[in-house]
Amino acid sequence: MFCEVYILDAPFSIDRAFDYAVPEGVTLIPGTLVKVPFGAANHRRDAIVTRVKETTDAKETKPVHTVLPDRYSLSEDMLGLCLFLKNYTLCTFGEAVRTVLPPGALSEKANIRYRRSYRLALSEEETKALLPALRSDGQKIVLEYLLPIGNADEELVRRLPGVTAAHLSALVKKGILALTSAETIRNPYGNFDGKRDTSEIRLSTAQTAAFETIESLLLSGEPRAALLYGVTGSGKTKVIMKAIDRTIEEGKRVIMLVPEISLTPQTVGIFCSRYGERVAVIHSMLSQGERLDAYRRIKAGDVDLVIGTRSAVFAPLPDLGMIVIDEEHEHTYKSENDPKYHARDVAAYRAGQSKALMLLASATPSVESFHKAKTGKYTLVPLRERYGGVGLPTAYVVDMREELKQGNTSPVSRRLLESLNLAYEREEQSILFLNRRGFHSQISCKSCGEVLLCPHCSVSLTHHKTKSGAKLLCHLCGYSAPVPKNCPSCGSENLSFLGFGTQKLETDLAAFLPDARILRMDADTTGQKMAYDKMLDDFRKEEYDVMLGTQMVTKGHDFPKVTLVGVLLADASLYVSDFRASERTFSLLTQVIGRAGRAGAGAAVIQTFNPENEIIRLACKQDYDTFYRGEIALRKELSYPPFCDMALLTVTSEDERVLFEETGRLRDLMEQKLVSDYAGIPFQVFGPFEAAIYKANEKYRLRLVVKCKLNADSRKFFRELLCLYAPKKNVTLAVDLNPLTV
DNA sequence: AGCACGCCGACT
DNA sequence: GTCGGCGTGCTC
Repeated sequence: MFCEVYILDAPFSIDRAFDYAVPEGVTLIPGTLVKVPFGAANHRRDAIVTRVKETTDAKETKPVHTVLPDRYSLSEDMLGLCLFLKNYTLCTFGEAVRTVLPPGALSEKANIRYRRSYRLALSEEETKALLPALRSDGQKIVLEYLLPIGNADEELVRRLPGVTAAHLSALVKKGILALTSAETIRNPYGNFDGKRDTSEIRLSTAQTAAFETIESLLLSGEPRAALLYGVTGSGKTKVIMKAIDRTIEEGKRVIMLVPEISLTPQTVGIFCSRYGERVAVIHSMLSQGERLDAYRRIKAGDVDLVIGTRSAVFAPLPDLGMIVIDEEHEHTYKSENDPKYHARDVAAYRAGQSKALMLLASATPSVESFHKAKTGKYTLVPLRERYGGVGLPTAYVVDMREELKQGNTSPVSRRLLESLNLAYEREEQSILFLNRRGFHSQISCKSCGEVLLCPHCSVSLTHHKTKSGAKLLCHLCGYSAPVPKNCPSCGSENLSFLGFGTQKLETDLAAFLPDARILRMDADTTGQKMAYDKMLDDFRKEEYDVMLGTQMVTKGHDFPKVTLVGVLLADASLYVSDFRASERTFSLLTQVIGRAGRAGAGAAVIQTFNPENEIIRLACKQDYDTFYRGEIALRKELSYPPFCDMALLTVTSEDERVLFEETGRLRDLMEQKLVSDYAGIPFQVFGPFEAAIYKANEKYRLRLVVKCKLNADSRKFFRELLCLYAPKKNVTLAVDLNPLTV
């Protein structure tokens, strides 16, 4: 017998199946981890068996060296998933395996926690008979303790008064006690001791209609995809929970993906109280061991519901019935590391394989997903009614050019300040959103015009206030420097500090509202995840009147006392040169304005230098449908996704000259291939041009952008191109198929 | 001639 | 990824 294997740490150029002989008396199945001799030196490499067969075309085959235990093997589903990922994202098989498995899963240090316990090795009678003959008191204590119970955890026995390790080892040596160890599984959410919620979920008429559509898809026994399009406050979560209940009732299991930021103790608590120890939660703060244990529980079938961030889409659940992607428009579902997969694409593949339902949910769906729903590829499940009659907040657009004309140079407009005062007097809470941290975002010289840049990156340094004074900080690489008194270029003392960030906003607000309790939440104040959770919690407990911060204040959960939301610089994300800029701005503004609606009569103040901008106006009205109509027409007109696919090739090097040469070579190679073997394929190649941030961390980056249709043929083209190109030392090439930012 | 170094191609 | 083979070029 022979088998095909993929070497796990193979580079791109040899990432293909190799045939090996299966030794006599050994049975192998696809998915098994093996060690095989490879290369001239026959070094043993880790490899995964992908096929077992009776013949081979290879001239010479070496035998498989070692077969590793079952716990290292991939199920058939997971193996298929790896091959899908390799093909879909153009990564190597090894990269795919490492993405699908929790870190450390292939390590020989097993990272399994054992619970050790002592057990009576002899019968009760025999042990009792031995007792009087024992001379050691410590040993007697141990046996008397164990006689009625038979066995106990090592920790407990060791802690018995008058007992030492010597007593225990003596008993083991004499064969009276046995020390056993059994694998235990860490489950940080397992000892949930709140009350279990077993109540039937009650739905409104609109919610019931939505649920019934989803239910019929679930029960169809076919692969399905649906988009639950529910306006903010429509109670999407309840519908999702009911769908999860229904799936589990059918004996199937569920993966629910959420953005990292929504994975708060509150969310987890709701699901744990409903599904108890049959929930696994996967997120970045778990230790390696905890992740591995969650993985084992899932694989063993001990879990019905997996809740987690992007990578949870790979959870090896048997009998997968549904994959939910909550807030499906969120960019966190696209991996920024290799392989650059989108969780939605992986979910679609898995739903197809398992005849399961992929349920996307959002109040502001991605243009791609809404297009699929409109054209019938997904079932559109609308949920338009606001639950409990909650109204839309009144949105005011403030023209900041006018503020400047009137002599107001503060980041806070008069209208916003007025509203803040009003909310404060009424003892209501406010949220202010400014997507920029630090004090000033730029320092420039009035004499020569020089802007202070990071020495390692092509971005300007941000001015930060610190406990001891102030410093300059690069938000990209973390470089930090003291604030200079003179211009480093011309020596002038005329430095001007431009642009404002959350720190400046905090300072100004403290002056305007001296009595208000202000909470600033950004990457500088949150540090680790716990601080973030605590801040949200403190704000919910009304220990603060105003919460201001970056992106992170726009998510989080319901704050019933919030009646005012302020957006300090609504255009910040609007005029970047990316075809998705409108979509991002619309969705961000809609979500943040929605925060003010929960309390009933809320207000939103939107500050902008472009008050007549259509996107901003539509976001104020929470009018997704009109936004979508305009945006999809534009995408069609300019031939952007979803009307074509894109590929982004980024070449990186520390040496600018080599970078230009190598990018040119890549482009030439591509052109050659496109006129020869791939002449029929519609490809449009743009570039090379500099990446939006040309230099980061001492590395320069050039890009080629390709508009094409991604299918088996074009993927083959890219795969061959990558093999052929083989970047030189000190140059790297990264491929991103359907990137989120171009 | 002798060897260090870097590049290239092969790997079942 | 890792090795071996081979050419270039420097030194004994």
